[in-house]
Amino acid sequence: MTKKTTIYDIAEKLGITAATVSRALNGNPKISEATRQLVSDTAKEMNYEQNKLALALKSGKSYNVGVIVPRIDSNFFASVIRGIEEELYPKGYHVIICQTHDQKSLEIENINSLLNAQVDGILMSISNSGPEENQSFDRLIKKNVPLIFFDRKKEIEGVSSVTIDDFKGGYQATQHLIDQGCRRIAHLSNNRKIEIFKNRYLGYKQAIIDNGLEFDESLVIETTSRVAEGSKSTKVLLDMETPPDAIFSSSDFVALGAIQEIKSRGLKIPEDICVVGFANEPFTRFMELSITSVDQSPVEMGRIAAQVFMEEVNKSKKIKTQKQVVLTPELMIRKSSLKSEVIAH
Amino acid sequence: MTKKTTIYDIAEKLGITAATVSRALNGNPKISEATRQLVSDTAKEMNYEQNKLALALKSGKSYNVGVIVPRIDSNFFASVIRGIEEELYPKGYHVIICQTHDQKSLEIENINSLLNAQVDGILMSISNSGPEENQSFDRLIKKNVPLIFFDRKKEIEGVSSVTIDDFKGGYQATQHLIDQGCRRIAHLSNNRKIEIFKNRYLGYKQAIIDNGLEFDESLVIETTSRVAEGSKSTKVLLDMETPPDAIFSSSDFVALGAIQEIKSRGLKIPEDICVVGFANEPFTRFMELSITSVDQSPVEMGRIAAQVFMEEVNKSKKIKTQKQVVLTPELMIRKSSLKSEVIAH
DNA sequence: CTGTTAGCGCTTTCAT
DNA sequence: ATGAAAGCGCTAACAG
Repeated sequence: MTKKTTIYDIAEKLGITAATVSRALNGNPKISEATRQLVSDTAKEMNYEQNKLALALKSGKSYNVGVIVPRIDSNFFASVIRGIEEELYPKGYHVIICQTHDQKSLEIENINSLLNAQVDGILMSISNSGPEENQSFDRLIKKNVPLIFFDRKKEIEGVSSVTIDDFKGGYQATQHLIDQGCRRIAHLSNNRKIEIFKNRYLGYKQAIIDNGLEFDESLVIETTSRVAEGSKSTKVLLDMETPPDAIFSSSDFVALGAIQEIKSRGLKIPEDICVVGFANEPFTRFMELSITSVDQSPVEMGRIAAQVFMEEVNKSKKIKTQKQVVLTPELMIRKSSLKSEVIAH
Repeated sequence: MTKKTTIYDIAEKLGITAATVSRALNGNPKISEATRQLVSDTAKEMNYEQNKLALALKSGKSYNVGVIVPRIDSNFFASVIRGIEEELYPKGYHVIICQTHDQKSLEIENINSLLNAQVDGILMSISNSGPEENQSFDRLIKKNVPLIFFDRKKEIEGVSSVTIDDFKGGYQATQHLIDQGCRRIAHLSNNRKIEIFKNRYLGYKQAIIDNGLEFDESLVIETTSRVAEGSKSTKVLLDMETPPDAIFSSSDFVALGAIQEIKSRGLKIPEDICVVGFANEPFTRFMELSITSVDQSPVEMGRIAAQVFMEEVNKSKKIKTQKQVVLTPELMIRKSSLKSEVIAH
């Protein structure tokens, strides 16, 4: 790389001191307008650019925040990240994105790498699989690096989170199916050790009970969030003695797999069986048979997570508060579950 | 943040000097095995962690590379990024991902921010819209920061690139349609100022000419890569006096829009009209009417881009070479274009 | 209003 | 084999 201009170069050229240059550049009030002009002109002229690394070393702040997600190629996470960026970029922060591919080991590695890179905070959605492990979180908390969970959180004292009301989402989806006349509603659930999936399940269960229907545990199957898994689990459901007349899935991808399996058997959607997914991925809207799903306002979620982060950064280090923001989900009703005439959206 | 342990703390505790600690930790050969052990033990004991920022300031290397893409919520870009990560993580590099949302202004901002963050290099896929502007690239090149283009490149002297043979991709797709008996093949093209789209178009054109068909410029429509745009352009095509019997789109999303429009008119795919997309996004496989598309081996592309970057980093600064890697595309034939019996894949 | 000085944490000659 | 000291580029406390 070409030799970079430093404040010393400017100082030398102007016969003043580096400190003055620094102050002038930073708009320190006790610098004469004359020198300020002079300095900033020469800086421009010499193509000066502040070395953020030096600043970071000095101030202990890197102006980088880490964002850890299971994967980036889902619209949901990509949108959350977009929200975070929109909020943080104008404030001079940079976003380092890491993927865990749903592996705990990678999650730990990522946290450590980000910590090494001296990030000022970490916003994350925890991963599914792998052994429970809290060491890296402990390290984070001990170092007092702000940690914010979004969507997939973990109950940790003093750690803030931004989530949606998954219970409500599950409840709404199930209620909708019941309203459509479905009576035997199955649930394809992701790993229920993760809170969001547990809550969607609980909402589903509660809706069934509240409506006086029979809750049948055998209609609940746990899957990963892959399309193929959705088909596989649906096979099991359809092979039951009394198969379900509706499926509520905690994932759009799994719902897609379910639909494929249902269709391959010549069953009709929504006439024979209704399907509802979760996350409102774009493809749910684009399919010829559009899929009913629960929207989680991901961009909003990202923005709020970023705001919470900013609050923690600016907070006096002593006060430890824990903020829990909960957004309201919205059911997007589409063809896959609408037996009546009009199609919404 | 809690006070961090530095090599000075270790030195003090051991009654030696920071330099020795540094050397011991870095495996400098002229350190006795005894002290090396001692130092590394105490380091562990005191929870020492190297401050990468200081290292970066000292060495002038940040071990961060920037990756700039139009957006991350497309499987293609997400996969390229995955390839880059796989290659770079083990080498101790971090990846900072930035999105331009296809706006030149954001592209420029991103380049500047990354430069400020002292990244060791930038891997990028350029954006579509906005005024042509080369200043930020110039700045990059002047600073001698390695720049690698992948997929969407720009012809700049001394800048390496990794792309696929888009001409071939376009040619193959079109040839396939001709082989299926199509004679009037339309092309929905993205902005042809971008090389990849120009080349797909040229491949398409050449295949038509080589097969002795008439090339009709009015069958070529330029769109953005949004689904809705695909429908809109297809409307125009289908309203023509002699509508096409096939559509080759330079984007899967546009192909999806085309399919929606075609179906809404009661036309049959592939019987009445065949459709081929480009990029092999997962949804092309998942649709009930699976979409034929051109695969670009994105993970591979990312890996190679990262390798090229590593070469440039290690290269003696004086020698300027320009490497152009071109990958071969693969046509994935699916239902949307297969009139005969067997369905591949 | 501006200069002096020290220090952020680390590496790296140059000595010894 | 280890210590001393300088320096990466910047800011901030203390002088004046």
